Amino acid sequence: MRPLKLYNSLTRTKDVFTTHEEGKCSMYTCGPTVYHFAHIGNLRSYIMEDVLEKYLRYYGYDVKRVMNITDVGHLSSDADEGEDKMLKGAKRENKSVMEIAKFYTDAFFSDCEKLKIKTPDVVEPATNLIPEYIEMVSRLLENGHAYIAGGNVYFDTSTLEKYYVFNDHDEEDLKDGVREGVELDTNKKNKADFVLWFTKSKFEDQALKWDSPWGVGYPGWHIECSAISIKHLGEYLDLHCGGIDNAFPHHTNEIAQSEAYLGHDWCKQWFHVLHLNDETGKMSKSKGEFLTVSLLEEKGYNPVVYRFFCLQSHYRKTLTFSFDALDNANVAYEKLVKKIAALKEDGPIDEEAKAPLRERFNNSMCNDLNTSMAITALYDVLKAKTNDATKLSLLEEFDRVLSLDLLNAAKELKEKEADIPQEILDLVEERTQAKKEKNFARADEIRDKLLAMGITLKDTPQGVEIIR
RNA sequence: GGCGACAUAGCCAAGUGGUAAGGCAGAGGUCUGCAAAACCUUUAUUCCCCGGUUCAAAUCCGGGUGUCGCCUCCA
Repeated sequence: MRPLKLYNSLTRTKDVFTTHEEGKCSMYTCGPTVYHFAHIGNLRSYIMEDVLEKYLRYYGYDVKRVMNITDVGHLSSDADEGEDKMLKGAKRENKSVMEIAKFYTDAFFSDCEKLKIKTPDVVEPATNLIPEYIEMVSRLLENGHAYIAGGNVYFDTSTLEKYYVFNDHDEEDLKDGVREGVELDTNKKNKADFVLWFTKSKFEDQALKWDSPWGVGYPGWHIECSAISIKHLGEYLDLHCGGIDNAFPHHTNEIAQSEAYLGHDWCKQWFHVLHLNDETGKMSKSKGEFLTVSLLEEKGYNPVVYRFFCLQSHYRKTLTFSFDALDNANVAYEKLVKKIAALKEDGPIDEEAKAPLRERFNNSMCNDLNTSMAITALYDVLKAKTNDATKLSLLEEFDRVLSLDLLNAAKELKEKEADIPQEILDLVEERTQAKKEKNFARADEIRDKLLAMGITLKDTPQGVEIIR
């Protein structure tokens, strides 16, 4: 098989994908912070990561994928002064922090299911691994990569040869107070140092605290991903995924603390998905319309259409969302499904005819996950000069990776069309008779009546087709 | 202020040195009593601008312009 090339944020080039152990791939994905519903911008990343995981499996890798659930530790909030997000969610809804976490974790996976996103092999809530964080922080203190100041444990970035792995930042150039309400922490030795364990913070209303060698407190913002990944995937991670905004500081800090803890390189390949913007810029929970999967459903969209919309674009390009663009995707998706529904199981599968079509699909996916071209490959299959059974077989194969629910949607469409009540069949028959007698007024009257019931009639050379 | 990404038709979007994929919308046609659907055909002399390299540039280089993101909550 051709080499699989993926853009690597660390090298800033398209690299041939390799893994630490041949044939196996350990994959880590930064999961959601479960204090509110995920918006469709968040979910773009999970859709693209899902396609990546499925393609790695299709390619032949034995993938083990791990995701965290951030149910603790993220300070601050969208608008007001710093307060734990979980706590804020709990206050807003009069529920305990853990009830909130459970509720939004379930909501997240429900959204994923609707978008045909596979649940990772391991899903680990951050609060499950407190002893692991303590162990990790202890070792960082022992080996001199961390220090205690003002009651908190900090990572000392000056102990690293290279800290800014994803950008060539000059430390002096980092702007302070880019966000309102963020104050400089005077305990830090270096500007980029970050907290590994809090016992003292200006946010004393943390709901969840644990005992530690440094006092009662809670873990810093980045330690969970390092610890969860190392626990489940070992000391060598093959692929780390997340949204581009996590590249700095979150992923930069993960690398710093993981490599300082392990004493060797940790993860060589980083996959970052760019943002979904709306027409005003970056999509966020705090401004504009809060776009969720549920909202799309309320507006009558099949969530899979949003997945189709995402796959028509490339993961390393910002994508602008608008309902016009989604409508476009919706029509295209329905037409695609309709074409597939018209295919019949008409004989033996022609393996020879499959090869060049499969090649186009693989060439696209191996070229940095070019899903837009992979969708074009679906159209190529439909247009190909081969029998329907061969086409169906290929579409099923490609859709194992793309997960656009194509065959299933086509099947449902067929069933819906096959299952027509007798009274409607009678009306259609009456219209056919009226047409024969050239009574077009009556024929049109029946057609309009059926249209009002949501049924469209098409006259084809083979007879009347009934569409609901 | 620093760092980074992006700019292709009415819209979405591929293309990464060899003469502009695909989808949506539009136009024309076949079919039809009409319509819808389906099918066929068609739609960028040119890829933000200005230079340069090359036999050859949307693609590489330099300089602009514009849009967006990150700079310790954010996917």
